[in-house]
Amino acid sequence: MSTSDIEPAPRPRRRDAQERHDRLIVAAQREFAARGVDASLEKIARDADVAIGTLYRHFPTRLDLLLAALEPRLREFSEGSKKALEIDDPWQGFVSYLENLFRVQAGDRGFNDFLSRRFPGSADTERIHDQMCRQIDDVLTRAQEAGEARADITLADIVNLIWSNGRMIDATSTTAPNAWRRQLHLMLDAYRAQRAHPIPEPPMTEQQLYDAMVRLSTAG
Amino acid sequence: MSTSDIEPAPRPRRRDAQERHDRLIVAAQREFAARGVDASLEKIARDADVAIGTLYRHFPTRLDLLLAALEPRLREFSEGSKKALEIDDPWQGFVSYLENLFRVQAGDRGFNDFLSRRFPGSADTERIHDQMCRQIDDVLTRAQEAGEARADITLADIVNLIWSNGRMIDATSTTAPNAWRRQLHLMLDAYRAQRAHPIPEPPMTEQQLYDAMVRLSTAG
DNA sequence: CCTCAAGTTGAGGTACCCCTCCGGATATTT
DNA sequence: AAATATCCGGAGGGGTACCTCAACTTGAGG
Repeated sequence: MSTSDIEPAPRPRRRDAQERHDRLIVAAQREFAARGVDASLEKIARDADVAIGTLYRHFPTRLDLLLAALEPRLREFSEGSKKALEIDDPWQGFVSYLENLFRVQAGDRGFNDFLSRRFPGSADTERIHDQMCRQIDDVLTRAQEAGEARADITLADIVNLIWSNGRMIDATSTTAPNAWRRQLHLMLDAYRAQRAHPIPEPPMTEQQLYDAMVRLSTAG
Repeated sequence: MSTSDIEPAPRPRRRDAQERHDRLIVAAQREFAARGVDASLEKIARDADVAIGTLYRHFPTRLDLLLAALEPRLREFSEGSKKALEIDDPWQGFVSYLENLFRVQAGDRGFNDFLSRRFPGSADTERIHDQMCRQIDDVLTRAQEAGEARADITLADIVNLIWSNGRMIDATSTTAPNAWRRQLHLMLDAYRAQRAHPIPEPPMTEQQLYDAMVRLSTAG
């Protein structure tokens, strides 16, 4: 192993290639945002005024393109999360975290889909999902320990909430783009600790949750 | 207009035709239940061991076949609804109505899809949907007038709940087939009158609701 | 200006799906 | 047994999408 093997002279990308790369991302952002993760790659290529072969050269898999397109959303989400995590009041932190998540989710069907599917085999996406789960677990636990959130709910319940929100957004994004906020706050009432009623069903296990998300990626 | 115009000698269906008709319905039930309203008609024909042309002869449109396949579900739902509507206690009636609805919804993806889409132009389906909306409105109003359900929710909120449930079912039907009950009862806590918090968003109007459902049938 | 690695193109293979049409098969009636 | 309305099969036209690859083009270093 010589040093030249480790650093194989990475000549910079050609300018025209860079341009096409950028155009592809722009088109992909528009298309994924409007039609979700299953948007047509051929249409994205057409919109970007680029041949389909070029799309595949730059982004060998759909997931590669999706992640490139979603990058700003992930950043936006991440910044909002950070703010929410810094809030002192446990209940407010919990609420802010979810409001931020739902807001970003409502603005991008690609992100929306991305949230409720797991892509086994992609370390990148698994990492993102795992981090989100950890954060949700944190804000939830903190709200529970403060006695603000009911003690009998778990991460799985919040994930269900995210799925539900996703469906609402699919239905209402063009006709009632803020409808999700109402649903969220109705739900939050149920999550407050006082006056909680018993629930006739245990929460999903982590395994069930994971399987369900994987299923959303595969099942037609 | 002679009587012969009104009664144009309706010779009964041929026996072989009846058989194929029945096989098609069986296959359609299986397929719609498993894959939802957008199941492949060609696969249904293959499963029924019938040529695609024959399928179209018996059921000129997808909706014709869907309604025929869904008939037992609709009946099952209707019977459960009737029982719920007879319950004296307003809150229990409300809960029972939703539990019945969600249970049927959880058992059939075709019915699940059917619930959250409207098919403008089909008097049949519009009637079914309208009747359901009226019933929901009834049980809800009764629970509200009894002071059991919070006064600031509307039909649209329940429909959102149905959509949400639909998403949960898509995700969990194979991995946690009873998960919907938990989500429902969590939600019901939010719907109880006592200790309701203000919601930062008005309910959807009827028009918004209708548009959203129509959109689910068309938008990809 | 020349060279050539890097990049591009788009036809073409595969696989679905929807829906129509008409020659041929068949159950039923007479 | 013949007549015939009814019914059936399935090829075929039209569409969309995924992905590959061989032939061509071009930017950039020398």
